Amino acid sequence: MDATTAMESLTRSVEDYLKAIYRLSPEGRPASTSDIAHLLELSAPSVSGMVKRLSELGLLEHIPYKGVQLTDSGRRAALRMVRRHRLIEAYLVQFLGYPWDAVHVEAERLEHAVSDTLVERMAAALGHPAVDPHGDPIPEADGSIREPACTPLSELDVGDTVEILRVDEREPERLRYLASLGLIPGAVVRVEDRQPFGGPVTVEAAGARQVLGQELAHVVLCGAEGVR
Amino acid sequence: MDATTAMESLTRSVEDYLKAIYRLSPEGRPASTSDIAHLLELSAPSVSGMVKRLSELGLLEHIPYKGVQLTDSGRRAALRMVRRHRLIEAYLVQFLGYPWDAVHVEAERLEHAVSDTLVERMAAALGHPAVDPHGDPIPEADGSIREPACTPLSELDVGDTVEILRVDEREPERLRYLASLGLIPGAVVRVEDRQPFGGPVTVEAAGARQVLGQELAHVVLCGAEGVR
DNA sequence: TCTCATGATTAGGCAGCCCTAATTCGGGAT
DNA sequence: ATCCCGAATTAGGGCTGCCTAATCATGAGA
Repeated sequence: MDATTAMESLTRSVEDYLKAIYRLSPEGRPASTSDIAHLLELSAPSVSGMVKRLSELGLLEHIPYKGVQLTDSGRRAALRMVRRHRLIEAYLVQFLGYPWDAVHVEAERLEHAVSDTLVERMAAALGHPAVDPHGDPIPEADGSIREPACTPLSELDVGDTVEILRVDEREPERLRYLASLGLIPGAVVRVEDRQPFGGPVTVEAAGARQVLGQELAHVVLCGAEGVR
Repeated sequence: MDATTAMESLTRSVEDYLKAIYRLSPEGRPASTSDIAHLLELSAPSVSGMVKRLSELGLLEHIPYKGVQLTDSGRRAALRMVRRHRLIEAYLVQFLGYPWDAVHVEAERLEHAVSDTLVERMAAALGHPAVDPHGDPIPEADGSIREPACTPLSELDVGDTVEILRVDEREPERLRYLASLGLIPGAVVRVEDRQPFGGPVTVEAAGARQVLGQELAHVVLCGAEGVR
């Protein structure tokens, strides 16, 4: 079974599994059945079954009771979906006036329906952007991706002045809240205070002081190097 | 079972059936099982089965061995898909540089994936167009549609000068050929000659004489009234 | 080394949608 | 009035992809 040939005809479901597994194995570490099930909101047996099918398709490597890893063709297919997703998000914001909190849901459906041609036309219209509206890097068409080093706001030191590079969050409510505080990619913030034991972080952003709980501070990813 | 409530959650397959049945019953005349099967490239038993389900869902009326008709909610759902399809086609041509022969296939997949919001944003970006790139009228969001009277090029008389309103064709090859002859919506043509018994039609279009077989002449739909 | 909780897998089912083969219906021709 | 052909339907299967319930492997701790 040649997975590369089958690439064109992957099921919506299969594409979602591959994307999920990609997301769950940052450094190629294996993903567990239950993590996949949780991320996709499916039962563990469903995942077990699909994992078996996908490994027979050559899209992933499965060591029973251990975990799952994407093969090369699996990762290629996953990255293709990630590229689509992020380009669609960027396009919706840039050309159709979508707010950044609404694009994820829309892209989640569209990514399975667009053709390669359409994706590339959108990329061209956007001027081949490097990142999506949340600052997530967009994989190239050849499957390469550069993940810039970044640090969660929650781990910076008082006095640090940094640029926000990414916001790793998909819930619209939270995204709107963060935007209302000026905490969006490209913004420069200074850490004014940070309480210990998971306490809140106080930052200065857009000329105002903002206090941010641990949970939100954790998804705001900042440039590793200080600004200025 | 309330079909209106279910509207949001229709299957891709169901949406295709409804669109096909809508296409096959111009004046509300019933569509036959085999016509539907032929249009969707499915077997007759598959259609029989789906027809049963759809009539149980209240989307259509089925008289066994007679035919099938859309109910109000069925037609509403079908027109919603038609609106999506045609707006997507228009958008792809206008904003993403698609040629008119390539949009059908793309729209066929996208129409199932876009949200109402996205459709309306595309409509707004286009300035709420009345027709798609092939001249087909775009139903309003409320489900109303105005089909302008038109006559196939194959049925006009020698000497008639008319505007091309629609081109009822989806095969890319044929669409490209017609465009290369200048036979696109908006073009004005004069019938120079017409041979009997399904013979070719000669027209003057874009300052050149073109001879057109019956098959193609049949899909080029012209304004009922002559021009000038 | 043995036990046992946790997580993974197998067993068994169901719904959506498609198929081929077999049967039944309807209406025109005899 | 009957026959018969083509169209439609029913019968019976397959595949995907999901579920719950039951079973089983693994590794941490006694």
